[in-house]
Amino acid sequence: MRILRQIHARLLTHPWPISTFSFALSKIVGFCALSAHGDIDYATRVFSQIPSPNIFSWNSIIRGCSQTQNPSKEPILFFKKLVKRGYPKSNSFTLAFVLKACSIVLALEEGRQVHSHVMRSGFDSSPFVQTALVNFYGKCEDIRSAKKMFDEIPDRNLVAWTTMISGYAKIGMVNEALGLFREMQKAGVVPDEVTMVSVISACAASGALDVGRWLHAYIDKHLINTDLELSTALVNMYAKCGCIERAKEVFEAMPVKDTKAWSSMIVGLAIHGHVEDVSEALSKMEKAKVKPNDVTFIGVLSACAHSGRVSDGRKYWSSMLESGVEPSMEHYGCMVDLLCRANLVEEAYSFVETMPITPNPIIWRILLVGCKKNRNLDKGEIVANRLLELEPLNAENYILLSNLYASGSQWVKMSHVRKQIKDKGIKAVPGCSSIEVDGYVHEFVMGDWSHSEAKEIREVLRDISERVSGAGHEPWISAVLHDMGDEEKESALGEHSERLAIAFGLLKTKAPVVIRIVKNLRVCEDCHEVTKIISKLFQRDIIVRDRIRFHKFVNGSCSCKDFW
DNA sequence: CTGGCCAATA
Repeated sequence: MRILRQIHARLLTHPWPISTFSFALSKIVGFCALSAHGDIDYATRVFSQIPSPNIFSWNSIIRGCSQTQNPSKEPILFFKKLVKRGYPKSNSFTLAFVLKACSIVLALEEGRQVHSHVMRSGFDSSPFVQTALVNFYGKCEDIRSAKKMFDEIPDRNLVAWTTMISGYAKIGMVNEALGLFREMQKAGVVPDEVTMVSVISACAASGALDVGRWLHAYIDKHLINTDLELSTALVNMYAKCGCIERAKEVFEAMPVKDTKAWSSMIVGLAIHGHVEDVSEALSKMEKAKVKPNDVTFIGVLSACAHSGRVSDGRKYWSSMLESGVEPSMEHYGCMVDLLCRANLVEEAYSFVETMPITPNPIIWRILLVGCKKNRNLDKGEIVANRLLELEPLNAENYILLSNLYASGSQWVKMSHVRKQIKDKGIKAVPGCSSIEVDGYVHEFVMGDWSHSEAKEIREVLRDISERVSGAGHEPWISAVLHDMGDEEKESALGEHSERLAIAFGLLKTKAPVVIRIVKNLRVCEDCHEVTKIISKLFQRDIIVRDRIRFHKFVNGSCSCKDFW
């Protein structure tokens, strides 16, 4: 940057031919934008000094200001200015850069306008622009448009395939991501480490351990360069698929570990409830002179919260502040959770009151869960009011409030809340559990019997329910929302999505294969109890990853020690 | 004169 500034000064103090002057300034803009120590404000100032910037200068400034750590719509504004002026004419570089900018700030509307610009200007046949469009729609989670763009590409290269795969991976469409990966190979396109990162992330998201293992073997067999990103993706995949030991092995073998690698490992240990290992990893990380960041502390604090380690949590909170990490909403969430789980609801409430940032619905919801657990009706009502003000259409909030009243035997108030749900016509997010069998991820939604083997699953479920009640279990029916008779409530519990997935697992696999389930919500208490019993009666290890953490059910007990 | 795809988050 220093040398660049010197050259800049020279340019300004000497009389150069105008074309040389413009060219040189454009180069400076390009360098500023590109270099790691780039200064985009400086680049912008230099850009404004160029008498008649050519397309290269415009491209440089558009690309440059989309690469800052605080993304903004600035590059899009530059593009708009360029289009308005009508000169110089934009080229394929311009369009690819501005699409990239739109994908970073998720500017769907602006991106669509750029898309129509692409069509008008005839750059729709540029492979770079095509890929940029696929990426843009993928990042904005408009997967149909992304796929449409992708399908329209006549000859898809590695980057185009990888872009589409990562689009699917991002929104958790694993089967589609993996299907495309196979299709890509059939088309004779050889995947590289970037492709592998995307498919492996898809496995992590869906808990597809077998496919993940297969991909890892593929990487080794085809000598794909296992760089920092790919190793991190593998650590994350093994951790999210329930193989924390394997995750550790991959992590230990990494020659270089950055903040993201350490954070992945720490978050992985945290969701497995290995709180001692989390502490150890954090001190090793500091010893290795890798700076923990906001994500690292989310892992550390959530580990403390989930294991009830209040004093450790407080200790890490102060060390986080000392290390200069600005606490974000997530960190406050962890602390509120930490205090609530330790039954310090009043303290959690004052903690929220004194937060320097305005609490979001998630914070209030954690508090409400805490109030429910502690049967603190007075605080609970206050908290629920705040929450419902902010999020009047989220069924989960009403369910929590209803459960709060149920916990305090306030039946009139409870039925009033349930009536509100009905009157407002709001629907709860349905529970959804998935299980990987033979390289395919099967999804089960609560009470949904559309699976092709529904009949067989129903039989397994009946068998389960008979044997479980034979073992003396009585369904804990107050977890059921709807106004229905006890018998109905019992069968509703029996149709919770994880039960369907477990039944399918029992049907399709044999011991000693572990049944691995991924669930989008938290497991209810009855399902938790029943799964423990199943693990004993059927002598099958069952691993459930819920929205928060892992539960390993072995021979009648769970790794979370019933604290979750 | 420049270029498209990738890792961790309550």
